[in-house]
Amino acid sequence: MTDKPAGTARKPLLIVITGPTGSGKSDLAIEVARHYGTEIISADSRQMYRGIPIGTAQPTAEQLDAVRHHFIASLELTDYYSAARFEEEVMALLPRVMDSHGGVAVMCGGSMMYVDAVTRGIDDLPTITEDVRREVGLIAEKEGAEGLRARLRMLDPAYYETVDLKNTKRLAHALEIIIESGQTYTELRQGKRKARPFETVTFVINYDREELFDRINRRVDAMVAQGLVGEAESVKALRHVNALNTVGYKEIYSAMDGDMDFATAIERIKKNTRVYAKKQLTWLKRDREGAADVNYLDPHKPMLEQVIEVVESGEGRAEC
RNA sequence: GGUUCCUUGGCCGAGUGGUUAGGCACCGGUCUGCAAAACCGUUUACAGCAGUUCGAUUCUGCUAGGAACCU
Repeated sequence: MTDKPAGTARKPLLIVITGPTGSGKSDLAIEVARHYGTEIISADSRQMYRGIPIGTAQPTAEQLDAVRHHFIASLELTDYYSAARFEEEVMALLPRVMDSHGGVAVMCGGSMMYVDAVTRGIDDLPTITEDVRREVGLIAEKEGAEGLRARLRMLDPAYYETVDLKNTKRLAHALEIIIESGQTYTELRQGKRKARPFETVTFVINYDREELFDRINRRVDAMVAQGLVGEAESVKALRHVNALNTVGYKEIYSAMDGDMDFATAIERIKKNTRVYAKKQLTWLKRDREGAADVNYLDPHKPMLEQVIEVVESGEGRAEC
């Protein structure tokens, strides 16, 4: 461990490593975790699942051996999961990890909503029961977005004004919450930052877009060489579960259905991965505007050193 | 050599004598419970030249490139 500013009893520290897909987060997180002698909390909504290590670029067996990772391959493909559940589980786990590892933990991942759920917290909303889920699902199925909109306009006009009226998923979710709780979504959705018993430093690996896209293309080729197609095939029976509504799998299934040839599917995977990276960049860009606690790393210089420098300086942190 | 057909924006792909096809990508954005999800905004055209016409991407001719068939 390293020195701490004398006399200042600082809160524990969560070092967050994020960035777009293919930027090398996992490798850096391992270096950082080793340096501080701690463990890694993965914030990746797809690496949590068992059975799809290649397509989700899970850490290798050696990497998992080198540093303890949490939330990797811990779920079945059929399991339901969410950012809220992640927040809950991480918050339960983190104090233990920090206590036993010098007050430091590393979180690594590109699922931005999961990262935010931990660093900022999300509102406590009621858990939706099967019945309500089915009820709303039925409305969506029978009446489409139209039916969801009509109800939402009556039950929560304020939210109705702000939602994407074409986004059926969000409409349905709002309606579920209203029916479940008997309150409006507007009331429940406070959007308040939660207090955390630790500080946060966030690092974003910052490649030029062109270079990033090139890395992504090459990584997809590497996945294919490692047996992505076979992996997809091995879980094909579950192709309709959400965990497999994922770049890399849906394209291969299309090819297996005969909708396109495999070469096209691979190109499609590259394209969709680039699109995914773009969305992550958009999210990060927005965060940059409001946050002084986001530090950009130059991938062409030793990144571990950049991280250490910021961490040791005690600057660039978010007081939660 | 002859006959017929084709040529639309980065790609796919409709269509019309005078209003914007559309899809995908690119670029930009939304995001508080499935988020590698779902959704939104915007840009790039009618192969070239010459005619007909008030007006041509749409009609005519020529040129270029491509396809099929014939000798």
